[in-house]
Amino acid sequence: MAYEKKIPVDLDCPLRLTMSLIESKWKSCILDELRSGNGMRPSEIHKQLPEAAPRVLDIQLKEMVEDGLVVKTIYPELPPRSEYVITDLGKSLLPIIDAMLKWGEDHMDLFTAKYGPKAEH
Amino acid sequence: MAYEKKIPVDLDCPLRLTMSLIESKWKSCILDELRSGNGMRPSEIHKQLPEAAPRVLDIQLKEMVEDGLVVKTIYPELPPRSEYVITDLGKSLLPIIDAMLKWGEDHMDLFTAKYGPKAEH
DNA sequence: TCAAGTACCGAAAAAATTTTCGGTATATGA
DNA sequence: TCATATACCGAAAATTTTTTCGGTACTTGA
Repeated sequence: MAYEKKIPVDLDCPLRLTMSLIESKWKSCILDELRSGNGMRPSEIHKQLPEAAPRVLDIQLKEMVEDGLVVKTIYPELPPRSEYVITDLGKSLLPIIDAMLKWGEDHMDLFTAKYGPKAEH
Repeated sequence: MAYEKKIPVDLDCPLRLTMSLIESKWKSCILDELRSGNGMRPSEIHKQLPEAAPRVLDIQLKEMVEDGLVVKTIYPELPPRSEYVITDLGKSLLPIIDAMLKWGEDHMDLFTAKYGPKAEH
Protein backbone atom coordinates (compact mmCIF):
# COMPACT_ATOMS: atom_id res chain seq x y z
CA MET A 1 0.00 0.00 0.00
CA ALA A 2 1.27 3.39 -0.97
CA TYR A 3 1.24 6.52 1.12
CA GLU A 4 -1.18 6.31 4.00
CA LYS A 5 -2.66 9.18 5.89
CA LYS A 6 -2.02 8.56 9.57
CA ILE A 7 -5.01 10.39 10.93
CA PRO A 8 -8.17 10.22 8.84
CA VAL A 9 -10.86 12.81 9.30
CA ASP A 10 -11.98 13.72 12.78
CA LEU A 11 -15.36 12.19 13.54
CA ASP A 12 -15.64 13.46 17.10
CA CYS A 13 -17.30 16.79 16.39
CA PRO A 14 -18.81 18.37 13.29
CA LEU A 15 -16.52 21.39 13.44
CA ARG A 16 -13.40 19.24 13.69
CA LEU A 17 -14.70 17.06 10.86
CA THR A 18 -14.90 19.99 8.48
CA MET A 19 -11.61 21.43 9.65
CA SER A 20 -9.82 18.12 9.30
CA LEU A 21 -10.81 17.96 5.65
CA ILE A 22 -9.36 21.33 4.71
CA GLU A 23 -6.87 22.41 7.36
CA SER A 24 -3.77 21.09 5.64
CA LYS A 25 -1.67 23.89 4.33
CA TRP A 26 -2.72 23.77 0.70
CA LYS A 27 -6.07 22.01 0.55
CA SER A 28 -8.20 25.13 0.75
CA CYS A 29 -6.11 26.68 -2.02
CA ILE A 30 -6.51 23.58 -4.15
CA LEU A 31 -10.29 23.70 -3.75
CA ASP A 32 -10.17 27.35 -4.71
CA GLU A 33 -8.18 26.53 -7.83
CA LEU A 34 -10.55 23.74 -8.84
CA ARG A 35 -13.69 25.80 -8.23
CA SER A 36 -14.50 26.34 -11.91
CA GLY A 37 -15.25 22.67 -12.32
CA ASN A 38 -12.83 22.31 -15.18
CA GLY A 39 -10.27 19.61 -14.86
CA MET A 40 -6.78 20.70 -13.92
CA ARG A 41 -3.57 18.84 -14.44
CA PRO A 42 -1.15 18.50 -11.55
CA SER A 43 1.41 20.69 -13.31
CA GLU A 44 -1.23 23.33 -13.84
CA ILE A 45 -2.19 23.35 -10.18
CA HIS A 46 1.45 23.63 -9.28
CA LYS A 47 1.84 26.59 -11.61
CA GLN A 48 -0.97 28.34 -9.73
CA LEU A 49 0.49 27.46 -6.34
CA PRO A 50 4.21 27.73 -6.95
CA GLU A 51 5.03 27.86 -3.25
CA ALA A 52 3.73 24.36 -2.73
CA ALA A 53 6.14 21.59 -3.59
CA PRO A 54 4.70 19.24 -6.22
CA ARG A 55 5.04 16.32 -3.82
CA VAL A 56 2.79 18.04 -1.28
CA LEU A 57 0.14 18.69 -3.87
CA ASP A 58 0.43 15.04 -4.85
CA ILE A 59 -0.18 13.88 -1.31
CA GLN A 60 -2.92 16.32 -0.54
CA LEU A 61 -4.75 15.68 -3.78
CA LYS A 62 -4.61 11.97 -3.04
CA GLU A 63 -6.20 12.57 0.35
CA MET A 64 -8.84 14.79 -1.19
CA VAL A 65 -9.68 12.04 -3.67
CA GLU A 66 -9.91 9.55 -0.80
CA ASP A 67 -12.18 11.96 1.09
CA GLY A 68 -14.38 12.42 -1.98
CA LEU A 69 -13.73 16.12 -2.51
CA VAL A 70 -12.05 15.59 -5.86
CA VAL A 71 -11.96 12.97 -8.58
CA LYS A 72 -8.96 12.02 -10.60
CA THR A 73 -8.86 10.88 -14.18
CA ILE A 74 -5.79 9.26 -15.65
CA TYR A 75 -5.54 9.35 -19.44
CA PRO A 76 -3.64 6.42 -20.89
CA GLU A 77 -1.41 8.63 -22.95
CA LEU A 78 2.24 9.31 -23.29
CA PRO A 79 3.55 11.53 -21.92
CA PRO A 80 1.24 10.83 -19.00
CA ARG A 81 -1.72 13.07 -18.38
CA SER A 82 -4.11 13.24 -15.48
CA GLU A 83 -6.75 15.64 -14.34
CA TYR A 84 -8.44 16.55 -11.10
CA VAL A 85 -12.02 17.76 -10.96
CA ILE A 86 -13.90 18.99 -7.91
CA THR A 87 -16.89 16.84 -6.89
CA ASP A 88 -20.29 18.01 -5.71
CA LEU A 89 -19.15 17.29 -2.18
CA GLY A 90 -16.09 19.44 -2.75
CA LYS A 91 -18.23 22.16 -4.27
CA SER A 92 -20.39 22.19 -1.17
CA LEU A 93 -17.33 23.43 0.71
CA LEU A 94 -16.84 26.39 -1.61
CA PRO A 95 -19.11 28.77 0.32
CA ILE A 96 -16.82 28.23 3.29
CA ILE A 97 -13.74 28.81 1.16
CA ASP A 98 -15.40 31.94 -0.25
CA ALA A 99 -16.15 33.25 3.22
CA MET A 100 -12.56 32.69 4.31
CA LEU A 101 -11.26 34.35 1.15
CA LYS A 102 -13.49 37.35 1.73
CA TRP A 103 -12.55 37.60 5.40
CA GLY A 104 -8.88 37.46 4.49
CA GLU A 105 -9.29 40.22 1.92
CA ASP A 106 -11.19 42.38 4.38
CA HIS A 107 -8.59 42.01 7.12
CA MET A 108 -5.33 41.64 5.24
CA ASP A 109 -4.33 45.25 5.91
CA LEU A 110 -4.79 44.81 9.63
CA PHE A 111 -2.44 41.86 9.75
CA THR A 112 0.04 43.30 7.31
CA ALA A 113 0.35 46.33 9.60
CA LYS A 114 0.68 44.04 12.58
CA TYR A 115 2.99 41.35 11.28
CA GLY A 116 4.33 42.71 8.00
CA PRO A 117 8.03 43.26 7.35
CA LYS A 118 7.93 46.84 8.62
CA ALA A 119 5.86 46.11 11.70
CA GLU A 120 7.77 45.69 14.94
CA HIS A 121 5.60 43.39 16.98
CA MET B 1 10.51 36.19 26.21
CA ALA B 2 8.04 33.43 26.80
CA TYR B 3 6.61 31.02 24.26
CA GLU B 4 6.99 32.26 20.74
CA LYS B 5 5.00 31.19 17.74
CA LYS B 6 7.43 30.15 15.04
CA ILE B 7 5.29 31.02 12.08
CA PRO B 8 3.01 34.02 12.42
CA VAL B 9 0.02 34.39 10.19
CA ASP B 10 0.36 33.85 6.47
CA LEU B 11 0.27 37.17 4.65
CA ASP B 12 0.78 35.76 1.18
CA CYS B 13 -2.83 35.16 0.24
CA PRO B 14 -6.16 36.06 1.85
CA LEU B 15 -7.29 32.47 2.04
CA ARG B 16 -4.09 31.37 3.75
CA LEU B 17 -4.33 34.33 6.12
CA THR B 18 -7.73 33.25 7.37
CA MET B 19 -6.73 29.62 7.54
CA SER B 20 -3.54 30.36 9.42
CA LEU B 21 -5.55 32.07 12.15
CA ILE B 22 -7.84 29.13 12.81
CA GLU B 23 -6.28 25.97 11.43
CA SER B 24 -4.60 24.84 14.63
CA LYS B 25 -6.33 21.84 16.03
CA TRP B 26 -8.42 23.55 18.72
CA LYS B 27 -8.71 27.19 17.72
CA SER B 28 -11.98 26.86 15.86
CA CYS B 29 -13.44 24.97 18.82
CA ILE B 30 -12.24 27.67 21.21
CA LEU B 31 -13.92 30.36 19.11
CA ASP B 32 -17.07 28.27 19.14
CA GLU B 33 -16.94 28.01 22.92
CA LEU B 34 -16.40 31.73 23.37
CA ARG B 35 -19.14 32.71 20.93
CA SER B 36 -21.61 33.86 23.62
CA GLY B 37 -19.36 36.77 24.48
CA ASN B 38 -19.24 35.81 28.12
CA GLY B 39 -15.86 35.42 29.64
CA MET B 40 -14.61 31.91 30.16
CA ARG B 41 -11.93 30.74 32.50
CA PRO B 42 -9.23 28.40 31.16
CA SER B 43 -10.47 25.56 33.32
CA GLU B 44 -13.97 26.09 31.98
CA ILE B 45 -12.78 25.96 28.39
CA HIS B 46 -10.87 22.81 29.19
CA LYS B 47 -13.99 21.25 30.69
CA GLN B 48 -15.79 21.87 27.39
CA LEU B 49 -12.90 20.51 25.33
CA PRO B 50 -11.63 17.67 27.49
CA GLU B 51 -9.65 16.10 24.67
CA ALA B 52 -7.39 19.10 24.44
CA ALA B 53 -4.54 19.17 26.93
CA PRO B 54 -4.64 22.31 29.09
CA ARG B 55 -1.18 23.27 27.89
CA VAL B 56 -2.35 23.34 24.27
CA LEU B 57 -5.29 25.56 25.13
CA ASP B 58 -2.82 27.80 26.96
CA ILE B 59 -0.63 28.13 23.92
CA GLN B 60 -3.43 28.52 21.41
CA LEU B 61 -5.27 31.07 23.54
CA LYS B 62 -2.05 33.05 23.83
CA GLU B 63 -1.70 33.10 20.05
CA MET B 64 -5.32 34.11 19.66
CA VAL B 65 -4.78 37.00 22.05
CA GLU B 66 -1.70 38.02 20.07
CA ASP B 67 -3.71 37.82 16.86
CA GLY B 68 -6.48 39.93 18.36
CA LEU B 69 -9.23 37.31 18.26
CA VAL B 70 -9.57 37.14 22.02
CA VAL B 71 -8.77 39.32 25.02
CA LYS B 72 -7.57 38.09 28.34
CA THR B 73 -8.27 39.55 31.74
CA ILE B 74 -6.27 38.52 34.77
CA TYR B 75 -7.92 39.14 38.12
CA PRO B 76 -5.45 39.80 40.92
CA GLU B 77 -6.98 37.19 43.17
CA LEU B 78 -5.90 34.08 44.90
CA PRO B 79 -6.32 31.44 43.82
CA PRO B 80 -5.63 33.01 40.44
CA ARG B 81 -8.47 33.74 38.08
CA SER B 82 -8.40 34.79 34.45
CA GLU B 83 -10.97 35.04 31.71
CA TYR B 84 -10.98 35.03 27.95
CA VAL B 85 -13.51 36.98 25.91
CA ILE B 86 -13.93 36.95 22.15
CA THR B 87 -13.25 40.28 20.42
CA ASP B 88 -15.20 41.87 17.58
CA LEU B 89 -12.51 40.61 15.24
CA GLY B 90 -12.96 37.12 16.62
CA LYS B 91 -16.72 37.43 16.31
CA SER B 92 -16.34 38.34 12.66
CA LEU B 93 -15.00 34.82 12.14
CA LEU B 94 -18.06 33.19 13.67
CA PRO B 95 -20.06 33.01 10.41
CA ILE B 96 -17.23 30.91 9.02
CA ILE B 97 -17.19 28.71 12.12
CA ASP B 98 -20.97 28.40 11.83
CA ALA B 99 -20.75 27.35 8.21
CA MET B 100 -18.15 24.71 9.05
CA LEU B 101 -20.22 23.45 11.95
CA LYS B 102 -23.28 23.18 9.75
CA TRP B 103 -21.36 21.46 6.97
CA GLY B 104 -19.95 18.98 9.45
CA GLU B 105 -23.39 18.21 10.82
CA ASP B 106 -24.80 17.76 7.34
CA HIS B 107 -22.06 15.37 6.25
CA MET B 108 -21.09 13.58 9.43
CA ASP B 109 -23.05 10.46 8.46
CA LEU B 110 -21.27 10.20 5.16
CA PHE B 111 -17.86 10.18 6.82
CA THR B 112 -18.91 7.99 9.70
CA ALA B 113 -20.03 5.40 7.17
CA LYS B 114 -16.77 5.84 5.30
CA TYR B 115 -14.24 6.02 8.10
CA GLY B 116 -16.14 4.97 11.20
CA PRO B 117 -15.14 1.96 13.33
CA LYS B 118 -17.37 -0.39 11.37
CA ALA B 119 -16.36 0.85 7.96
CA GLU B 120 -13.67 -1.12 6.17
CA HIS B 121 -11.96 1.43 4.01
C1' DT C 1 22.27 12.78 -27.84
C1' DC C 2 20.63 15.61 -24.39
C1' DA C 3 17.55 18.65 -21.90
C1' DA C 4 13.01 19.42 -20.57
C1' DG C 5 8.35 18.18 -19.64
C1' DT C 6 4.93 14.92 -17.78
C1' DA C 7 3.28 12.19 -13.69
C1' DC C 8 4.36 9.54 -9.83
C1' DC C 9 6.42 7.55 -5.70
C1' DG C 10 9.53 6.12 -1.62
C1' DA C 11 12.60 7.53 1.75
C1' DA C 12 14.34 10.62 4.66
C1' DA C 13 15.11 15.18 6.44
C1' DA C 14 13.23 19.28 8.27
C1' DA C 15 9.89 21.85 10.49
C1' DA C 16 5.83 22.52 13.05
C1' DT C 17 2.40 21.12 16.20
C1' DT C 18 0.64 18.70 19.99
C1' DT C 19 1.14 16.40 24.19
C1' DT C 20 3.17 15.04 28.45
C1' DC C 21 5.69 15.96 32.50
C1' DG C 22 7.33 18.43 36.17
C1' DG C 23 7.61 22.62 38.54
C1' DT C 24 6.01 27.56 40.56
C1' DA C 25 2.63 29.66 43.80
C1' DT C 26 -1.44 30.12 46.86
C1' DA C 27 -5.96 28.96 48.97
C1' DT C 28 -9.62 25.89 50.51
C1' DG C 29 -11.64 21.98 52.61
C1' DA C 30 -11.28 17.23 54.55
C1' DT D 1 -1.21 17.66 56.94
C1' DC D 2 -2.61 16.42 52.54
C1' DA D 3 -5.25 16.34 48.44
C1' DT D 4 -7.45 19.43 45.30
C1' DA D 5 -8.06 23.40 42.65
C1' DT D 6 -6.51 27.58 40.34
C1' DA D 7 -3.31 29.43 36.44
C1' DC D 8 0.92 29.35 34.25
C1' DC D 9 5.27 28.04 32.14
C1' DG D 10 9.68 25.57 30.43
C1' DA D 11 11.54 21.54 28.59
C1' DA D 12 11.32 17.65 26.15
C1' DA D 13 8.96 13.86 23.91
C1' DA D 14 5.82 12.37 20.55
C1' DT D 15 3.40 13.00 16.56
C1' DT D 16 2.17 15.03 12.29
C1' DT D 17 3.01 17.71 8.36
C1' DT D 18 5.78 19.61 4.93
C1' DT D 19 9.64 19.61 2.11
C1' DT D 20 13.55 17.91 -0.34
C1' DC D 21 15.89 14.51 -2.94
C1' DG D 22 16.47 10.96 -5.96
C1' DG D 23 14.59 7.66 -8.94
C1' DT D 24 11.15 5.40 -12.72
C1' DA D 25 9.32 5.87 -17.40
C1' DC D 26 8.34 7.87 -21.79
C1' DT D 27 7.99 11.74 -25.32
C1' DT D 28 9.13 15.82 -27.76
C1' DG D 29 12.06 19.20 -29.54
C1' DA D 30 16.69 21.33 -29.92
